[in-house]
Amino acid sequence: MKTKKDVTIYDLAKQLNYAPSTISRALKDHKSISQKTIIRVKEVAAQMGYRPNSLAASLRNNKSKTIGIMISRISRPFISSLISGIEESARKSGYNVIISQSNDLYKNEIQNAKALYDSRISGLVVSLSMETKKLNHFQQFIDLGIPIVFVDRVPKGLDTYKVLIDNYSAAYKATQHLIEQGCKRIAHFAGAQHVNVYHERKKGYLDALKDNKIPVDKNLIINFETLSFEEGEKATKELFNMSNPPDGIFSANDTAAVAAIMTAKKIGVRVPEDLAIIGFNDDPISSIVDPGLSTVTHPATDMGRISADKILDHMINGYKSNNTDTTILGTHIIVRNSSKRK
Amino acid sequence: MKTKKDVTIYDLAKQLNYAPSTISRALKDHKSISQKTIIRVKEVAAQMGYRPNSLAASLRNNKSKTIGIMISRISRPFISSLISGIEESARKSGYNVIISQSNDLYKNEIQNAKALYDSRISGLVVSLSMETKKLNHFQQFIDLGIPIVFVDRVPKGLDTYKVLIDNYSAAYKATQHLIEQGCKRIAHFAGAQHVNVYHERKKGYLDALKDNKIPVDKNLIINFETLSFEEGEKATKELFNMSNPPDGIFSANDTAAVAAIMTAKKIGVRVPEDLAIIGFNDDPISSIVDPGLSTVTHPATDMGRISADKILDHMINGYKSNNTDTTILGTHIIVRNSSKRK
DNA sequence: TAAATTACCGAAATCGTTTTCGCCGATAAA
DNA sequence: TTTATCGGCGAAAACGATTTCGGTAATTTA
Repeated sequence: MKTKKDVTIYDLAKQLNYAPSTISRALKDHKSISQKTIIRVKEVAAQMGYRPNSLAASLRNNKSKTIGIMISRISRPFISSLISGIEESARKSGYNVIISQSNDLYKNEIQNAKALYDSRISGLVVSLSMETKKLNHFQQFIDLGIPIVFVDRVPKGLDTYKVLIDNYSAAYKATQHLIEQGCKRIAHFAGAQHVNVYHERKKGYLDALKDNKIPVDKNLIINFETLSFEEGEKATKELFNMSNPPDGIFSANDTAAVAAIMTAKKIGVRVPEDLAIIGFNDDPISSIVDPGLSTVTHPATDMGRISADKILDHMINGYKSNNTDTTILGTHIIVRNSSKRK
Repeated sequence: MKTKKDVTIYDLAKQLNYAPSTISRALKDHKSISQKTIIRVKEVAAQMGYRPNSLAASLRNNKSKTIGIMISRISRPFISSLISGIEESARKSGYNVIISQSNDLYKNEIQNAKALYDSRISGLVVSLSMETKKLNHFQQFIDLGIPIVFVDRVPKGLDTYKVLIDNYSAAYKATQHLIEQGCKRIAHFAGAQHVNVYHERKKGYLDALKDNKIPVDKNLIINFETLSFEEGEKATKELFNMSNPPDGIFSANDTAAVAAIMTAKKIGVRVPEDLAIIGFNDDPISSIVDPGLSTVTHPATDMGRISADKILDHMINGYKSNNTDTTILGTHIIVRNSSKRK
């Protein structure tokens, strides 16, 4: 098989009787090169089919114009929208995006951090794995001044960029909504509490109850491992085996909430009349399930765009005086039929 | 801010009184280096915190141990699962994965091809944009001997690897299924016919009708632009404004099929009694909608894994005698309540 | 007219690995 | 003993772009 040779700036230099340095400058519109030469160089470059070798440039500059992404699983709606936003914003600025999924395993996350480090990414966007508690594997980036943006699942105590939503007040509003619909006994599908988002959501739930003088019943707070569909089914059945079942559920994600809707229907509990349900994320399934699932928006694509922009800005301006730059995005409740009683 | 300096093989060489070449070889277990030195080098490397600079290696080898991915939109269930499979397989072999989405626009696809080319990817996995008809932008990879794997939406006439399903017979089976359920007038939600998968699915539909001696009614074949939810709603309404509406729908994707289910319910058409529906892809929504949507499996993650493996194998073995290597994966029908009449 | 800019461009080092030769001494074969 | 062979390693040239110093000629200023 015939593999053509790439044409380099040296080939252009020879062809045009210029030094490679001149070619390099001309191609990037360096001001000390005359317009005439710039145009000639670009003409010949196009005509000879010159393509820049970004590896060479990256090596020289020791940064590769790529943004690394570390997430749990690509095939979750929130995550894929997040990536979509990052990619869109990055590519506009000529950056590539390289992704790695941890499958929510700590040891994968460490491996991926190594691999991304070795590729000399110029910035990193991270949504932590469910297992992650230690953060040593991020120190290598910090030491080299590589900007990190934590998104959604963020750690505390690391001076980096952070992009997230106000989980506490979103959860508060969601719970408040159920209360306004007349719910007196509201259950909560809670995620792993060492993960910030689930911790905050539970706090919001608890405070909404307190502020409305509704007693907290520990039996109504179900601790989930992964908030999967199966866990949602199981939890719903168990709740309705109780002598005093709930009349509302606030689930920390949509998957479990949808499971609750479907399970409730199956066991003859009417939604929303007997049981009002609200979820979190606004996944596609929430508008498909019948009745439609009320939920909290999660601006995934925007969060991705903003995360990429943080890194892009950082590349231009360097560290701001204040390294700890946290962006909190707004959310709102979408009321569908799963909670609409009035 | 303090940016530590990277430690290179030169630093190791100095420390150990070896030549850089020896270090390089020792680190990759080159056979002409003694076991003793290999061990010593690795020890010191670990202890000094040496991290390989893959950019330098890539430049030297003119290939970057990364697989490029070109797809329409990440946030489609099929696509995100596909990427997931690619990433999983690639990372196992120490390859990175860099993604670019075209948003189904031809001009983006061309831009992305350029960007990926410039990054010296070692292989490319492509699912074509909906708009793409010309394929010139792939020639640059072929000229350099960079393997391309087309997945799902594949072109004809290019000698590359291809991974897809048998859309024709899957569609045939889906249509046959509706017929077996007693449908006499089966509509088809057809995708853009220049896209192979939609073309094949339509052919399968047509042939199934013919083989069962069911007359083809052109009014029952709806040509969609993008097979979106909105298009699905509109098409369903129109079908039931006809004097002689269908009693079955085979949709070329799940999104439009789910729209059909929900619209049918809204306008008082019973599913599956009055209207049996089957989709394509087995998206998450298909098991959530009520009644559950019968559909055809689409082994997205497997297709991703296989695509990555094609490239990985290619890197080891080079071109096979036969460049045109097409892998066809099996699919099967999932029967849910949207089509179950018996 | 002399001095000082300014406009354009070139030489060469550099980024960190990989790899092609080849060298030297030691062992094995003749 | 002589000739091959081989194990273990080093020197140095790549890979392709960027960038720091300059340098020369043309232009402007004094």
